[in-house]
Amino acid sequence: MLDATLELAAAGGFDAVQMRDVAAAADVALGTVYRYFASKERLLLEAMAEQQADLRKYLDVHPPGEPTPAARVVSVLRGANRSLREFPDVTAAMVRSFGTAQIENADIVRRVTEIMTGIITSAIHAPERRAATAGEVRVARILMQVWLSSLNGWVCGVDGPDRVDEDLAAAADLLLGA
Amino acid sequence: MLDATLELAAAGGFDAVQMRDVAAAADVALGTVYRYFASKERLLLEAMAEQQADLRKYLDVHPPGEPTPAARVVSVLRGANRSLREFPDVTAAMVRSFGTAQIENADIVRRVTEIMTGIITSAIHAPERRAATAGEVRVARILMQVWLSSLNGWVCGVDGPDRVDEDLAAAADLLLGA
DNA sequence: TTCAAAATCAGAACGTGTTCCAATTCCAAT
DNA sequence: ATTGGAATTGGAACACGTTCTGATTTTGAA
Repeated sequence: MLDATLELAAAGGFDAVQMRDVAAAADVALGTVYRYFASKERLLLEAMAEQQADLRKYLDVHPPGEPTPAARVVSVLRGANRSLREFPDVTAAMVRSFGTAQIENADIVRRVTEIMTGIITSAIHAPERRAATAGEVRVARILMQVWLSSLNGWVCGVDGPDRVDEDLAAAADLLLGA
Repeated sequence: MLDATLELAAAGGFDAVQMRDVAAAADVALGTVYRYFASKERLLLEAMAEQQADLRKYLDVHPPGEPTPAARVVSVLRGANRSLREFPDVTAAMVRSFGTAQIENADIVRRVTEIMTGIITSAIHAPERRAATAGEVRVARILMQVWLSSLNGWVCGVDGPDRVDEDLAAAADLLLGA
């Protein structure tokens, strides 16, 4: 079902992910989709969580090699954004779900933010594999929030996709030293 | 119609703002609502823009008196958050609309972000009334993004309302010096 | 005052997310 | 092999955002 969701989202974004179509593409009944995903929102958020978890796994194997924390963070997030840009409609659908999330999805929203924050803290102190300090977590949280807001600006059409990279580079410079 | 929107939102949040009810409360036909607001999203975003514009006007008359930029920013945003907390459902409805915005609403989304950024830049260099420097605008943009993300976390139920203040205080400290 | 254009109205109608249900199929334990 | 409960199915039905229409009212210029 998650695969079907991604295919539909890649084709036409949030609106193209219609529950009846997801069911048809996954070869199950509509009720079965709702058995596993309480709502369309949840479906997309689960897909987003999976995507972020995949990114984290990849980065565990291929950590950034830059010498400074700021450069590593910028490198990791630029790479992530490059992937997101390849499927703008998928990104838009996910970011939109994220932005509309209700209380009943607080758990996945939290999971996604934790994964994103984890990705950033790892980039900050890679290649050392140690627990993050409180200060690092604070900085990582801010960067994650900038990331999400900036993605929102992109998918809304307020800014171009480059602006996401620029925002993050500026924030990383200010927060982690140039 | 915007008043009716706010009343309904105050009563039950985003879901309670039903277009038929807005029309009824404003004593107009449904088609008339759609004549002035192309969508429910737009309706709520216009209300949000109005609210932020009011805040800006208020702050022009009552600028923060704290001695440092960080303290002024924290003071202004704490005040804003205090208002938002008084009507959590209204805030949730607005933040949610903001998070789902589509391309056709890019103009209002931009307007809202510009107002919010303006509020923050003013707080940074108040009481001097001068143009903001590029660096100040960069910092203000980051703070605005943190603000929006943090509000999103609150209305989603991921964090408590205090977390918004904490996030902003931490970011202001890091970006504007403690 | 007249009259054409714009605005408003009441309400039907459509699409899609979501819910619900009776019937059927699947599966693990006996 | 039997059986009882869980999972799945197909499809109807509902809610609400949105669109559309034809009738009516309001407006503003001649």
